Amino acid sequence: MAKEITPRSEDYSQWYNDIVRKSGLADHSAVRGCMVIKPHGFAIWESMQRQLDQMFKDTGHVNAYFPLFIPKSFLSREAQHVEGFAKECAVVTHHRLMNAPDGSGVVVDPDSRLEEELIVRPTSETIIWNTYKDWIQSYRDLPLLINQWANVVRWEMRTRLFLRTAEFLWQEGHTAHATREEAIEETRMILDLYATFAEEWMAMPVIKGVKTPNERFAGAEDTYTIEALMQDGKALQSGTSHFLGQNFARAFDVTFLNKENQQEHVWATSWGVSTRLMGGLVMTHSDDDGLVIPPRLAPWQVVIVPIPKPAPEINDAAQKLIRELRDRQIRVHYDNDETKRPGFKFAEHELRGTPVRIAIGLRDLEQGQVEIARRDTREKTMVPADGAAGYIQKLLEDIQARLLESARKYRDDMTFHADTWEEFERILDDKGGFVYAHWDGTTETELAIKEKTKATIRCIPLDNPPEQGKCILTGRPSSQRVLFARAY
RNA sequence: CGGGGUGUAGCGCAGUCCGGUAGCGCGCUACGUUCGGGACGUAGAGGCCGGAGGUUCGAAUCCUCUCACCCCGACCA
Repeated sequence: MAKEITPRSEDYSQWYNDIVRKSGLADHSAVRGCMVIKPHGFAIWESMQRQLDQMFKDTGHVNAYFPLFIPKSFLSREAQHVEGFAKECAVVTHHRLMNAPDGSGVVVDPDSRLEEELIVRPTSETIIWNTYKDWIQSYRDLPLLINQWANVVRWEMRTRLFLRTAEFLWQEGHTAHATREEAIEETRMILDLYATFAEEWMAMPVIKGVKTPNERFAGAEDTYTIEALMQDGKALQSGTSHFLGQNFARAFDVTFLNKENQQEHVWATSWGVSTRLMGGLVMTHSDDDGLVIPPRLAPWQVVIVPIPKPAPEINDAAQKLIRELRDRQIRVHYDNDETKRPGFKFAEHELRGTPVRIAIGLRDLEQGQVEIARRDTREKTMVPADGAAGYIQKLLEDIQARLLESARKYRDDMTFHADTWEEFERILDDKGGFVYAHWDGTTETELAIKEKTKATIRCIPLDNPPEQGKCILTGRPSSQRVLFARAY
């Protein structure tokens, strides 16, 4: 069975680390809190990027690139914003090294101190809005719909591969609009886009909702979120979309002339998903034998293993099948490495999460069939070689659908309603998961609940039915349930 | 940033208490036999013991300082 992977039942955190490292997604680097994304992990991220980028472009956005460095003064222009990020910024203070006088290596040249220190971007609102000021004059310049793919740095105290690293990759969309309504519409549209991506591509079901003021992005009027539930019953904030109101427009003096020839501040949004999604992908589908990747994101959707090793007849059959699969836009790899045995390859591809494995042996060829094994359920089927490509195409779609279905079933089974404090605590302690409960709407109560249970309000779900009730903690009246969970 | 733990060959570890110049398993290389679920045999290669100081005739081992990682908290995408 799987070598060296700690079972989830024994130690979930260790299982996660084992999966990420042993399936070749990423490694720790020599730099504190920073990871090396390895080719297999980066290939999955590229699949995500490719699809998201297409979805952004299909909704009218274009890509651009803004600087890594932000003048320190920019960050302090928006009070809430600087407060939110000040504690975790990397700061560039000098621009030159020199040989140490005692020959011990290089040291920072004290004469090279910067006049204005630079912040390594934790997010780009400030530099972008400083730029937008010059780009926007008229309502005819709006809306401005720009995305950038970039790295950002947040100096985290405690890091975990993909879930929280000091440097991470993401996309950040920054849009400017003429009206409040249009900006809110953009914010909600992107949230839907993220949810669609999460469900249809990652096979990761999410709850769409709005954050409480306490959990809101620093500088936003409203933060929308998609929340997913991991296999250990903890929630993962997987993407956020912010309605920024006119906060940044005011801070950076971004105005436009409307049709009535009046100056107005523009309305803003920003939104992002990051390499954290990789962590969500792992913790939604993978098992004790290794990674499980939904077919739509898998670098290789199909691997063909010759049994027992490559031979002319097998190679011919494999090449024919490969052509048929590629004609159907299926990503297929022929593992014709003669130095490894079939059993080893089986285990290796299972560890790395390839959705479908085809085994072609001499005995199979005589009978005109191939063995097809699916990673998600571990089922094996003998299929006639002639119709194999069509079978596999359907199988990939089936795997994609089944992964979403089983993740949704798990999520639903782990979603509870609590009406009393005792019940609330018991669910969190015994099972974890999502808990719908009434809340009196105050930050004070929210913090008190967090203090007592470690659970936070993940969101106020968008499709929430109104329901009169009493706050789980204070007993004060409440008009709807909110979604609680312990979270990553 | 607090508390706990770990750094010795690519990976996982023993050796550290009691100082004497490093070992085991896996992996790696070559050859042979194998090959339908992580093969076996034989012969090899590979380590200034995380780093820097110090004590000592002599340090993986003792002392001081550092760095990194893991786990648990506080903070956060």
